[in-house]
Amino acid sequence: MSEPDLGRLLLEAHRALASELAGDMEERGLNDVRAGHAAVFLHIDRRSGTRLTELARRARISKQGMMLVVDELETRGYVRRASDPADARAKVVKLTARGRTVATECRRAVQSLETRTKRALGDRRYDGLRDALADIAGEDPE
Amino acid sequence: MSEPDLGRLLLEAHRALASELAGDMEERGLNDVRAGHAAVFLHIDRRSGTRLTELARRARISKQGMMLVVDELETRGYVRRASDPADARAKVVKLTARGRTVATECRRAVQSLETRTKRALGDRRYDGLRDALADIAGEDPE
DNA sequence: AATCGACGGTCAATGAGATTGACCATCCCC
DNA sequence: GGGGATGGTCAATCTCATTGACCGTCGATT
Repeated sequence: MSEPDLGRLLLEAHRALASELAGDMEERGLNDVRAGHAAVFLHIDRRSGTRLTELARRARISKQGMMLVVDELETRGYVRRASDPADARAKVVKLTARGRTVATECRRAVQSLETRTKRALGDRRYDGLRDALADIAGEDPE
Repeated sequence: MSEPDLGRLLLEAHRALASELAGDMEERGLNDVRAGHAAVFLHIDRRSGTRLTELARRARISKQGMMLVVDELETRGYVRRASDPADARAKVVKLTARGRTVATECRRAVQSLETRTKRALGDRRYDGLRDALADIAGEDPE
């Protein structure tokens, strides 16, 4: 049996990355932004804003999950919910002025982390990793 | 910017694997055994039992985390805590008769999942994956 | 032998990442 | 204009893990 099982390895790699991202964010002065918040900053339309459901779809989490994240971001003043004139059911999540700045930093932090990881592993291994992960995450029926 | 960020991919791969393992376990009649419980079954000495701290070390989680897992397993009657004659502070976690059976099934399930994954990815990509993950996770015990 | 730091186990609180189920209002197609 | 799909929300829960604080025992050093 191979040492740590694959699941464990996956989890540890995830945590390692998350904690490194958190460190990066803090260095950029984003001390109240969690890794999970990046899901919004990475996927929201900077100018026009994006609907919560659409955000959830892009980030690949449930809409309820996205709710929580948006709630927190709204409390912190980084986004606000505006009603959508085109659809009375819908609300558009929009970045505030502060939010726009933070979004930029956040995107840079994520980008920088991926770049560093890619450099550390080497292009070939990095690509192979993404590829293998996508396979496991997506194409594992029973 | 690459599609889902690496962290997301890691998380999704982990969940996919975990849920598949859960399915396997259930098929084997282990419907009250979670993926996390495998940490014990995979690392405990079948005959002599193992100390909680040692289990935690092997599974690479905190001793408090291992406490919870052992608590649950004890409630379910799969392990029991016996005091260690060699050290009055210590307790030895031992498999019960039922626990031994479950441990066997559990090891098989994990083994089978890894084998299937390895087959699905191919040896080279599987090895590359483990290697890259270990790198990211920062395999050194600090 | 007494001391004192390290270790083993426990309790309590918390965090981060998610989920499912249930609801209601609105939308849009037929 | 009915009725199923969609958008948002509330509430409850799950899993994997953490840190901090404590207490009793161990054992190496005086």
